[in-house]
This record gives sequence, structure tokens and C-alpha cells, in this order.
Amino acid sequence: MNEKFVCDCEVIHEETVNAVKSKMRHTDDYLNLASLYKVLGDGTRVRILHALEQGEMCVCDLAVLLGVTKSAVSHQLKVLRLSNLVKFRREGQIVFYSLADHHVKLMLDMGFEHIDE
Amino acid sequence: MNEKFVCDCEVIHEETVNAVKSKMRHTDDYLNLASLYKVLGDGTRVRILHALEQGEMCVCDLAVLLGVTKSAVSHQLKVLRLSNLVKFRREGQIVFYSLADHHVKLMLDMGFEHIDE
DNA sequence: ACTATAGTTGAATGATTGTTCAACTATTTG
DNA sequence: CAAATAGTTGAACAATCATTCAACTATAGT
Repeated sequence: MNEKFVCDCEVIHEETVNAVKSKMRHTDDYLNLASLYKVLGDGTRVRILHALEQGEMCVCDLAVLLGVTKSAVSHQLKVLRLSNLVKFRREGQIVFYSLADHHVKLMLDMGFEHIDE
Repeated sequence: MNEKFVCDCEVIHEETVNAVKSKMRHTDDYLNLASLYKVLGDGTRVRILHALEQGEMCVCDLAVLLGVTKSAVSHQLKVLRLSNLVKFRREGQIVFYSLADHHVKLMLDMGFEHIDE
């Protein structure tokens, strides 16, 4: 009556699995973490975030800078907003976006370090 | 003769865009960075990585621990291998996987910090 | 050589996702 | 109020992706 039914393995290191299992978080935590990284896993979105490291920018600024439509930028900004990676303020017709906190810059820098090896 | 043709905007902050543009990296850098985060953007893969923080594990261990098939684990391990996030060694029939370097743990921890707010 | 088990791989499938287009809202100016 | 511009939104389409299944390779034991 072990976990064989969820796997096609016949022999495993039972102690190792149990030891690791006790250290694991709740599955939802991993799904949340994956969702966060999924947001960072798009070229347009990381370009937006890196651009905003220099300071706040409006949607049109970003669209011109990245060479895509306002609509595309707006869609991606919404994704970034829902993940609490950017914040915004409205000034007249113009909406200025900026990074939500310094955490975001740290995550980007850590990623760059890895790819720059 | 400005960048209007790539965007449906009529008025922008030209100086801001030029200033930021000079600070931006090559587009390929962002695609590479996004590719890395895309790999981390999957629940199964982050669970694998977090499990491997405890020590090396074989494919069957991981399959039982996560409740998925060997095949699914093997496919994801291949993705992680191609991104240099895990390494492996073979001992007889058994292949043990482990984290490629401490960088990986740092990236995971930083992500957890963000979602734990 | 034969059997059993660990692991890998390719094709197929269903789900997710990024962009575009068109229509919409919000705000400013005349 | 009307016109113009900044930004948002939903539907549609193409592309990407995670899992399963089945067939395969690799190693160990008899």
C-alpha cells in the first residue's frame, strides 16, 4: 500500500523520498512561484521591466521603444500589474508605469548573472 | 523620420525613449533571459528543483515524490539540463540528478520571497 | 542470451499564451 | 458637445508547451 500506483516505478529509495517530502512546501506554493516566473518568461515583458529600471514610462513610450503596438504593451502591462511587478499613476490622459519595488530589479539582475555565466 | 511607423502613437516623450534606449541591452539578451525564466515557469519543474535542494535524487524518486510518470519527469529534467540548471551522474541503471550550482537555489529563494511578500 | 528495471525519446493531444485587430473608455482641448 | 489622443479590453488566430502513451536504449542479474 505504498505510492506505486501514482508511478510506474517498482523500486525506489523510500527514505530519501520521505525525507524530501517532509521538506517540501504545499503544491500551491510551487504553482504560485511558477506563475511568477512564467510572467518573467517573455521577451517583451522582461524588456518592459528592464526599461522601467531607468524610470517611469508611459504606454506609448514603451510601445515606441519596443517596436510593438500600444495594445500589445497594454496587455503585457496588465499581466505585470496582476503579478505586482509594476505599479502606475495617471496624469491626465497619460498613464505612467514603474517597477513595483526593488525586488523586481534584483530578480532580473540575478537572471542576467546566470545567462552571462 | 522618427519611429512613428512602428507604433500607433502620435505623441511621445522622445528624450525619455532615447535615454532608455541607450541603456537597453541587445534584444537577444532579453530573449535568453526570458527563456531561462520560462524554464522556471512550470510547477513540476520548480518542484523538481526545490526537491533537489535537499540532495541528489533519481528519476523514480522524483516521479513518486511528485506523483507523475517517469516519462514526464524525464522530459522536464531534459529541459532543466538544457538550461544548465541541473546536472546528473549515472550509477548502474540509476541516474542521479542534482542542482547545477548554488545559483539555482538563490533564484528559487528570491522568487519565494516575492510571493511570500 | 534472457529477463527485469531505470531511463529516454518522439508523436499526438489538449491546454495555454502572445499578438493583432477592432471596438471601447477616459481625459483634455476647442 | 465634439474631436482628438492615451489607454484598455475581448475575440480570434497561430504558436508554444506539458503530459501521456508506446517504443526504445542501457545496465544488472541469472
